[in-house]
Amino acid sequence: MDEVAILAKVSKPTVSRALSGSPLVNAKTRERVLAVAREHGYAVNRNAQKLRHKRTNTIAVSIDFLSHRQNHVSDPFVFELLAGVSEALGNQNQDLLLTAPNHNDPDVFQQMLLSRGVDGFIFLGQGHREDMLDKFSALGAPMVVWGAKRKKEAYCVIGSDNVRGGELAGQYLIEKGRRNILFVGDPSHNEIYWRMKGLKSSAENSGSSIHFSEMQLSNFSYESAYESAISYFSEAESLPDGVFAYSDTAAMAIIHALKKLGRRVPEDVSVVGYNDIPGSGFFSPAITTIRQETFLAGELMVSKLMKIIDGKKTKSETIKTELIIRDT
Amino acid sequence: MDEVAILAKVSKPTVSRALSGSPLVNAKTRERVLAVAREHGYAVNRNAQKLRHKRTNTIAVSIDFLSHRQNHVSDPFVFELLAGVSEALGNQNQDLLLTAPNHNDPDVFQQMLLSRGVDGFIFLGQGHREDMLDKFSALGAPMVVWGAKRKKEAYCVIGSDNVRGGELAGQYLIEKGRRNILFVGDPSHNEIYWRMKGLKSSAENSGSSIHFSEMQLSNFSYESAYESAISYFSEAESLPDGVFAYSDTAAMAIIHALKKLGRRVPEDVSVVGYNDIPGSGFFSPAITTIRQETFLAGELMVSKLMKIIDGKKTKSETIKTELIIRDT
DNA sequence: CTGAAAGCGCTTACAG
DNA sequence: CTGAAAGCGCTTACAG
Repeated sequence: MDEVAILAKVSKPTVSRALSGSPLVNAKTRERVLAVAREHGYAVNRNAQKLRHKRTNTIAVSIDFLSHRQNHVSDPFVFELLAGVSEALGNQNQDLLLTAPNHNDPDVFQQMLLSRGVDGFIFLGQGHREDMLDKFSALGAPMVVWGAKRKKEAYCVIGSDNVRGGELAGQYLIEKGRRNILFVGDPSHNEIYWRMKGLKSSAENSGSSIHFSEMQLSNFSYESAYESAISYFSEAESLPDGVFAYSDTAAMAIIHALKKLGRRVPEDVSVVGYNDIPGSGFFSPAITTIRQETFLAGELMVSKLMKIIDGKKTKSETIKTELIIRDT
Repeated sequence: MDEVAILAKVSKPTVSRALSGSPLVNAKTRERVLAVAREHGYAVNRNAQKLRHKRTNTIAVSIDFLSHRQNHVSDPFVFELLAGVSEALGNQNQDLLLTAPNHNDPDVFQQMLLSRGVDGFIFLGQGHREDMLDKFSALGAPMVVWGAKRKKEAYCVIGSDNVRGGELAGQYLIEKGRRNILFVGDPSHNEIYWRMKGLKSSAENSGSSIHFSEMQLSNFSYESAYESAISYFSEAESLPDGVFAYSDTAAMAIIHALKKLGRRVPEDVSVVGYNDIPGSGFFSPAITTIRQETFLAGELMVSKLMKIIDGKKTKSETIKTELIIRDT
């Protein structure tokens, strides 16, 4: 910057002002400074800037890798979410710091904040990190979480309208005449719990008598869902005629397992998934599912976080959810 | 830091040394300093540190979103790669800065380097960015690229052994008695070009007379592959009895399209994919594919990049490739 | 082993 | 509209 100042025959503060677009600088002076800077390939040192400013314009994004097997993220949904967040942060001129998969205790995150590495946090997926997130938010960290609302609203949560999603799935299955309905997923995940709740409530409101059962899943991978399904169905007294799976990936695994056991989808069993991941529509049979606006989600999370960092109040919000009817 | 120095009754430099684990500090002094620091929740300001140091310990990672439709990354493979890189960088205490999907010209990247925002770059996927990457590497930026080697080795490339992968696929198809072989993919992508080359060379070396054809694909999504396949097969004179698809996602789409047209897989047509993404094994039919060690890839890319940043020489390297035989 | 001094590259009152 | 001065929070020779 010194060099630019000398070449443009102005002082350092003027260069700084010209570069930052301050109105406190003569138009001609500005032009001269910018020309010199461009010519000499000068770029403001971001670290010096961050040191002086209170803000770093960097947001840490943490993905819930732990709910996936061996850090292999099988479900493309979280990736879509990440792409949305990445784009939204880019538009806001914020840097995205992706935290390492093995970082998962509040101290590590607090360290990032204290060392002024980042301004705030976006957590993609509550998973089984709820305690950690509670603790961390208690420290006053600016944060937004993708997931489901908690009883007491400790932090800002953006998520799918899981209850409504569950209801839509339930209504669809019941309309198809299904009366022996299986829910597939791990209800100890908050989001998944509410999807199941929605499913149940649609059954209760239907006026029909619905037999309801539940298949627990230990993680988010295709493999795990398939294995669990095979062993669950082998031991079950009767096979379901309707299935609502917490994700499209799981729905694919279930359909595969059902086929293996000689059940036809959708003739014998109707299946509804969740997320409408790319590929759901081209699976065979094409999967009926619940869609949510992922890119909108990214934008919403980022704008909420910006408000929180600026000290403004915001509320948790839910993303609209929609039934996509296909073959299953 | 001043506060810690006063409380620990030492000078600032001593605090700095104690915190950074310098041997130039008495064990007792160090302990006292660390205790005070811990007690007061003190964390070194990373930005000040970066300003003083030449290194930022931050690596920018750029994903080739442009080859995917509407920024929707359908192929989970690149996500696996990202997870691997993320873990490897975490182990090396490097921060991962994920660049926004719309950043795709050399100037933006150079700006990141000049402004001392990052030490180096990892590009996940060459895609159609080869010109950009050439230009950027010509500027002397430390970088590693996931992809395929170029004619002249401008930058360090880590990638699957695509030729070998293609050969393995070809040998498998030929052993299955297939003689009318279709390659699916966009050979203007370097990686995919070499897979096709490998396929062809296995055909030439087989001694049998193989009819070879090619189906172009415009992007990496499942949807696009399916649509292209339907229209390609409708216009083709004869349907192939063997298919090698550049990815498992594409293989799934092709299988679906073949089924739609009344062809049975694997009875009528054998299909080989690439990447062994989670789910390939549970697709129905389970997909025969080429596997590469993704997590090893992340580690390798990171270690190479570190060497380059440290001014050491490195060479491009190829990741071992293996045929996974399943149902197709 | 420890500390006083200088400086990394910016920006922000302050004064004009 | 512009510049001289101070300082953000560190670390690194330098001297002892």
